[in-house]
This record gives sequence, C-alpha cells and structure tokens, in this order.
Amino acid sequence: MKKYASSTDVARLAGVSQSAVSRTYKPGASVSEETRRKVLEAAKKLHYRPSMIPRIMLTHRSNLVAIVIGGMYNPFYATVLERFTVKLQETGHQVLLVHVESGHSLDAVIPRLASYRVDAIVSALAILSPESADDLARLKIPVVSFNTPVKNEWVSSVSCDNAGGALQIADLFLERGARRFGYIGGPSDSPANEERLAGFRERLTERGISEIAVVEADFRYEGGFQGVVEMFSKPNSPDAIFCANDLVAIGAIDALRKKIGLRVPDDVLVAGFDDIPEASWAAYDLTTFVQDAPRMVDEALSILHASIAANASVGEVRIVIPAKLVERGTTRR
Amino acid sequence: MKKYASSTDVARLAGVSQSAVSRTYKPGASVSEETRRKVLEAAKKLHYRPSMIPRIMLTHRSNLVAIVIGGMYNPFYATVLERFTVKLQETGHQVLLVHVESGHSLDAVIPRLASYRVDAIVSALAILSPESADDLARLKIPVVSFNTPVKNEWVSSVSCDNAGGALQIADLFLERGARRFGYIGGPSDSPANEERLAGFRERLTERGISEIAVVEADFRYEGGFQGVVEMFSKPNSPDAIFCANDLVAIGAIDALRKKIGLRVPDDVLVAGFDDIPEASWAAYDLTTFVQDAPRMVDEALSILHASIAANASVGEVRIVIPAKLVERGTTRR
DNA sequence: AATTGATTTGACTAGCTATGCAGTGCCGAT
DNA sequence: ATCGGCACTGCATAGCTAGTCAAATCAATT
Repeated sequence: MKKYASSTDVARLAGVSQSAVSRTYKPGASVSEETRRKVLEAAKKLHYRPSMIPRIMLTHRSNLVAIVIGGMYNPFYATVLERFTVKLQETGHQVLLVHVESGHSLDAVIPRLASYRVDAIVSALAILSPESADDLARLKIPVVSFNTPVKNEWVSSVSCDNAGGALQIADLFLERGARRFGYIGGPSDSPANEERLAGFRERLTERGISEIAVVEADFRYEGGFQGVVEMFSKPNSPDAIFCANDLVAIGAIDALRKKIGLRVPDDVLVAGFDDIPEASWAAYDLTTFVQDAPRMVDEALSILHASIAANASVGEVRIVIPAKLVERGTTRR
Repeated sequence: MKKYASSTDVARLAGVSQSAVSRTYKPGASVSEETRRKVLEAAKKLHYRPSMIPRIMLTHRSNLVAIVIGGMYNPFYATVLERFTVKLQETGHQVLLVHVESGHSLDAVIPRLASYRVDAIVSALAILSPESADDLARLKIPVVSFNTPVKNEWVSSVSCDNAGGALQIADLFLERGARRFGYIGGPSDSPANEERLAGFRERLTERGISEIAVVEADFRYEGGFQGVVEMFSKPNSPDAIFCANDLVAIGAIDALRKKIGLRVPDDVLVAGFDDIPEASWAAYDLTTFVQDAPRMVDEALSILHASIAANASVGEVRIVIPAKLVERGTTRR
C-alpha cells in the first residue's frame, strides 16, 4: 500500500546509510563511486526519486513559483504564461497556476500560496491592493507585477511603455489625415488601459484636439464590437479609432465592416495594442504595438531569480520596456 | 530571519498545546470555543497559516493536480486550462502547470511530478507512451488523458467523437453540392487528427469518392495558410476543405481569399473543429464543431475526483463526448 | 457525594530528507 | 612508527503538522 520508496528503503537495499542515499542525489557531495553505484542500482530497482516535500521543510525552498492570472482568453496572456512556464522549468522551478477573477485582488489567494511555501509570485492582475502587498512583504515572498506598474516598495513590476505607444498612435493617425478620434478601452480600473488613453489624449490635446469619443468596454472582442456600435450610433463619428488591445480592435474592425458597413482603413483607421497572433491574420492585418512579451518575461524572471537568490525582494524595481509600432493595413491608405 | 510562524509558536503564545492549534484548523475537531478563540487570536498576531508541506508528508495528499499541456497557442487549450484551473481551485486543489513540447511524451516530467507528490495528472498531450503509463501506474498516480483516447488500463481518457464529427462534415459538404474534397490536417502522430481524417474519408468513400487531397500541416494558422497554398498549386483543386481545427481553417480561409483569390463559401466550402472564439468572429463566421469543452473538463474532473478519493485510478474509463455541428457562413450558399 | 459518560487536552510520534558532526580507514610524510 | 590530512561514512537531529492515545476535566445523573 506504500506508494513511494523512501531514501531509507533504498539505503537498506543498497546496504548503506540513508545519508549516503541523500548525498548521491546532491551534486558535489562527498560519495565514493562505489557507494553511488550501489545506491543508484537500488534506487532503480525501487523506482526511487527523492521527495521534494521534506526537502522543502528543511531548506525552505520549494522551487515553486506561483503565476496569478486573471484570464487566458487574451492570447497575449496565454503566450506570456507559456513562456514563463517553459523558462521556469528550464531553471528547475515549477509553476503553480492560480486563477483570480480579473478585477479582483490577490488578497484571497495569498494564504494558499504561502501555505505551499512558494518561492515567488508573478502577478498579471490589474489590481494589487496595498494590503496584499503588505502581506507579501511580511511573508517575504518576492512579487513581480506583470504589465501593471505598482507603487509599493516590496513589489517589483515589469510593464511596457503604454503612454509612449499611445503617443505614437496619435501621431500616426494625425499623419494619415484623421480628423475625428475615438478610443475604445478596457475597464477604467486597469492601469494599462488608463495609461494608453492618457497618452492618446495628451498628444491629441497638444495638437488642439480635445474632442475624443471614448467608450469604456472590456478587453474582449465583443467589447470592441459593441463599442463601435455604440460609438457610431452618435453623430460625428470618428475616422480613427485606437483600441485598448488587439482583441478589442479586431472586434471593432468586424463591427465597422459587417455591421456599420464602413471600410477599414479607407473610411476608418484602426489600431490596437499587444500584437497577438490574430493581429497579423490576413483578414485583419492590424496596425498595433508589439509588446515585447519575451523580453518582458525575461526581465521579470531575472528579477525573480535575483529575489529568490537574495531570499528577499530586490525591492522597488520598475522596468518599462519600450513598445514598437508595427504599421499594417488598417492605417494605410 | 524566520519567515513563517509555526503551530508551536502559536501554541506557545496562546498558552495551549500544539495539538490544540492543529485541531483549531481541522473542521469538526474537538476543541472548546475558549481554546479556539485563544488560538485564533494568537494566530492572527503571528499571521499564522498552517503549512501544507508537513501535512503532505503525513496525509500523502498534496492537493496538487498537474496539468500537462503542449501549447497554449490554440485558444481551445487556453480555455480548457482556464476552466480546469478555476474548477480545481473551487474544490481546494492547486494546479501545477507543466509544459511539454508538443510531440513529446510525459516521460521526462513524471519524476518531477512524483517528487511533488501530485494527487493526479491531466495530460493534454497527444502522445502518452506505454512506458509513461506504466510508471504512473506503479506510482499509483491517476491520469486523465484529455482529448487523446489512450489504450492503457491505468489511464482514463475524455475525448470527443472526432470520427462522428468528421462524418457529419462530409455529409454537409455533399449536401451543399461539393465535388472535390480536401483535408488539411495536423501532424499524423496526433490521434485526434487521424480520427478526424479517417471519419471524413470513410463517409466520402461510402459515397464513391476515393480521391481526397490531403495536406499534412501543423495545428496552427500558418499551417492552414500554407496548406491551401500547397493544395491549390496542383490541378483539380478542391471545392470543399475540412480542416483539423479552427486555427487551421482560419488560415485556410485567409489564404483562399487573400492569396488564391477565391471566395468562401461561394467557390470553396470550409469547415473546422473546436469552435474557438475566433471561429465566430464576423470576418470568418466559420462552420465548425463545438467540442463541448466545459463538459469535457467536468467529466475529466469527476474521474479525477473519484480516483483521488479511491486513492487509485478508477481504471480504464473512456468517455467520448459527442460533438455538435454549428453551421455558419463558410458552408452556406 | 459518587459514578458515569462525554468532552477536551497534551504528550508523543510518524512522515522523509538534508546536514552538522564525529568517526573510520587510508595515504603519504615526517 | 607516528602523525596530519583526506575522502568517505553513519549517527543523530531539525523541520512542522496530523493524528493516536491516555489523561484530565467537565456535566449530568443517581
């Protein structure tokens, strides 16, 4: 009825001490070739593998990294999650995947993560309450907030230059001769969304344009679709729309073409943000920003590894990756 | 330097025994209100939460379920992963996310999962070698193979009626008056792919059509796109194409429209499989099969829970969920 | 007041690995 | 022959919780 062989079982079969077994599996430990051979032989017979569980108790390292995410419907996050997972596995870590309804905070899951003694947390949630941050600081669990700049001395963050990207989009629209501007955004409690809108608005204001049609939607295709329907039910509808992300932009394009009966880009320019795979599909050929996801992930990981090594947060690291405009068909005339 | 308070620390502060602390956190245990109060008070002061780690050692239950997945680029799997995660969290389990290059087997990761004492494994990999299955049976780790029927008495599987779905697509194509048929598929080592092709071919053969243009691609957009390019570089090109999944079908549609210059559905009918969100986007409006993902996940979970409860595999459960055809614009004339 | 039964409590131990420490045997050097 | 140094080995213990068991307390009954 016993499922797993223990190091003691192996030691008994190999005729050595339990310590010898333990040392066989620790690189660089002091074991003779002869002993190692006997141990490995016995281990093979018993299908033995050292258990992580007591090791965690002793070393206070679980090699677990929690990734907290609000939704995978957006391919951008699916991609990011995949890269995190692959990279973490390469360095001998395991990923504890945690789903928190987007719009909610980490609060409720922190005790659970703490009870598994995770080494670190990556949060891709838009919201991180000060209470959560304090809890994590108290437990000394390093945290990297992904895609959401955070103001807290314990939590690091890696995000991209949302405002800068939005400025460039505004410039591009102006250059292409657009006159009336629209923004279809995500929920207003998303910092990324707010930064994108702010940047867009700022540049347009500089150029003397104060009138912007803004629709608050979600970050989904349906949001973009409905957003356009709403926007075009009013007079003076825009001839250039910046969308909070690519899913929204794609929904907007479909609504413009199939519902409103306008042409993109001939009648209306559209741009998005993220550069998900769908953006380059031939039917859309969407102008957008490349969030350099691989680089963002790598930066986040290097912060994590430094924090784990230091056995603490490296504290207050704020990395902002520049976004790169990719002009495609939806803004070309 | 100590990160976490232990139950002993709490006991000392509360002036009770360690057992009392443990019992306070076990529902239904015999503790007086008075003691419980003292314990909770002390626990709050020390920010104490019981650690899962020693608990795992004692109870041989980790409440960890590993989900092994080959790629999240396909929104179908991203959706499935999300539902698994949400549902497992509801029942107090945690998800250990493991990425294995698609086309590879579980083999390499089993020791790692075993060392974390996972309660069960969900595998969404196309391949599960007999060796892996034996290893898992030996360690008595229940496994559910998702979307890949498996022949092994330890491993259960939940998949959908691929062949049945393919039959219906063939019928639909015939009904719509198609004459020349094409199939753009995934890699031939994918059982799901093989079943879909076999079902398609079987029905067409019954109707006296033996000639089918088959292109082997991957399961991605690019595969569908290139597949069409290749298929239409030969004479006698098809007027109805069944694709191994929706991503492939969408790639195929874009290639037909933008590269080959044909109309869908007027010149060529197209159907896919999965019913990912993208399939119902207005630009594609793709006829496809609804794999009832929520139900598949729920069936998989109920097998898992039964297995975990029985502390063994429930053995040789094969559930096949019927797929439902959704006819949309790409097969309507 | 004594007895019974139920409830609550604390001491103790299992579970498995990593590691500090002390010890063994062996080598070459003195 | 003795010694220091070296490579290796085993003993014993820490790490933290859940559960067993026996002891202790309490409430209720006679």
